[in-house]
Amino acid sequence: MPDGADLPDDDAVAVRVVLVCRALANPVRVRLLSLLRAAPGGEACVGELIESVGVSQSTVSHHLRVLVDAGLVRSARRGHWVWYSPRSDQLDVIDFLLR
Amino acid sequence: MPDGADLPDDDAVAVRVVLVCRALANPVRVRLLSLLRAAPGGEACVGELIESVGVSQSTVSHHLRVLVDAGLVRSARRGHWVWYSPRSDQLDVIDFLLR
DNA sequence: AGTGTGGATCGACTCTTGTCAATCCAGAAC
DNA sequence: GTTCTGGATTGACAAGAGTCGATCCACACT
Repeated sequence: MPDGADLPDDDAVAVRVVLVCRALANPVRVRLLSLLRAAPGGEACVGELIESVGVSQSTVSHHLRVLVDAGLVRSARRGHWVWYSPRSDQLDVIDFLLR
Repeated sequence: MPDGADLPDDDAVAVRVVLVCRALANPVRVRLLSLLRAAPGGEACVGELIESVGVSQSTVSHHLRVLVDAGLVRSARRGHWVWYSPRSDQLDVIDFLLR
C-alpha cells in the first residue's frame, strides 16, 4: 500500500475531535448540552431552552443546529414542538467532558 | 444558600470544557498535540513540529501558545531549544479525546 | 563585544463565528 | 380556507481566529 497521503486512521480521529470540540468551544452550546442532559426525559423543546440561556430565539436555533451537525444532539418534531436530546451513542463523550 | 447568579459548580465545568475544546477545535492543534503525545520521551522541540505540520514557524508558535494557555501542554527551555510536552495532569482528557 | 540560530511577538490581512431583527415555514386550532 | 404559535432560515454586522512575513528576543559560540 502506498504511503498514505490519503488520511488513514489518525486523521479520522483528528477530524472527529475537531468536529466535537468545535461544537463545544462555545459557552452557549455547552450550556445547551448541559441543559439537555439534565432535562427530564433527557429532552427539551426549544422554548424552554431559550428562557434558560438568555440569547435570542434565532441564536439558540443556530447553536442547536451546530450541535446536531456535530452529531452530539438529535432533534425530533412531535406535534407542534421540536424536541432536542443528546444522542445516546455520544453520551460517553458528553458525560466525560461535562463530568 | 442563595440562588447562584455567581457561577457555582456547573459553570466552572462549562468554563473548563470551553477552554479545552476551544484549544482542540483546530486541526493543526490536534495534530500538534497528537505529535507531542507520540513523541519519544513525550516531548518535542518546535523545529520538529514545524516540519510535521506544514505551516509557518510563527503559526506553529501561535498554536503552541494556545495549547499552553489552555493548560494542555507545557513548555520548557533547555539550552537552545524549547521543548513542549503534554501536561501529565491532563493526560486523561487528552487520551480520551485522541483515543 | 559580534554572529548565528531556534522561537516568540508583531502587524496586517482574510476567513469564520456569534449575534440580532426580520422573515419564512410547519402544525394546530379555528 | 385563515390565524396563531413554535422554530428555522436569511441577511447584515461586529468580533474573533488562522495565517503569513517581518521583526525581535534569548541563548550558544567565537
